Amino acid sequence: MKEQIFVLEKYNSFEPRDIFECGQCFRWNRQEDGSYTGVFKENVLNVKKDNGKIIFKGICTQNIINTCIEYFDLDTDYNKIKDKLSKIDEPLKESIKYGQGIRILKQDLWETIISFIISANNNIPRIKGIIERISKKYGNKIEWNKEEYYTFPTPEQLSKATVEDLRKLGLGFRDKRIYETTKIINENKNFLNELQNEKDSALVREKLLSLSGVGPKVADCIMLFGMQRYEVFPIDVWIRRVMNELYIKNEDETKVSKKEIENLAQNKYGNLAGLAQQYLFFARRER
DNA sequence: ACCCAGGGTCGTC
DNA sequence: GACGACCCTGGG
Repeated sequence: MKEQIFVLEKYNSFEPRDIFECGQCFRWNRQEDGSYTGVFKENVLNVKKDNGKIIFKGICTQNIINTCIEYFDLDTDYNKIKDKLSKIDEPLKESIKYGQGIRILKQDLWETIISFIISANNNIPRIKGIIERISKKYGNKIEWNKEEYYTFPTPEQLSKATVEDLRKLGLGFRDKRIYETTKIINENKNFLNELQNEKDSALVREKLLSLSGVGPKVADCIMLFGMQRYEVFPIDVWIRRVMNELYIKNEDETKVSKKEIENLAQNKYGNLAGLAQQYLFFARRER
């Protein structure tokens, strides 16, 4: 396939570092020149900010412009979102300054499900390593610029892996969870479509929770990063820390109930809670 | 060498 | 509802 290039000159809110390192994705890697290269669907792309322009370059199965508009959600006005959130309170305003270039990617639902099951009680370098090894073993190879890249395997492809195979790739106790969830989704071809088409977020959540390895936190991440449900507020150790530091001020953050954080987020941030979560999370974790 | 934490979930009580 | 176990890895 032929390389394509797309130069984006007019945009609001686009900072590669913020987008790729705010914790929403695991397959984008920083290059020596500060650009990022990643794989999504059957595409390999390099994204570079140069003189205020964003340069997208790589191998796409379809038109690179449409591919980027879709994946980077370029039609959404983040200035409007940030203005709205900044007015809520000072701490959030400060966090947004730190990650002002964040955009929530429209990631593949299936890949997001598997990736966040892997993320449970795990650290980011290891999560990235596991996903890379899974892709290399079960995905398709794409060559570009004399480098080899691998697509994330489809449910069919990943269903070839046994529990033992997965354990060998370093999944640890998550091996069984990935195996079982892959089996369910592979054998029920409508599972993902039905999930996508379900309007009621509560039902979506319920369905996700039925999958092995998907608890409340992972379900929220899947809905936020794989389904554009910006009202959910994933609560992890970092967000618990921030919310306690900023608002609750309990001397022992582990004693703060999830319910209290949930209510606080819902009342303060409403249907943009997920976006607020990203700004807070990123600003706190990078500190 | 040892301990601990890491974008939690699951099984058990 | 609370509590411990759980693969594995990098950092103190």
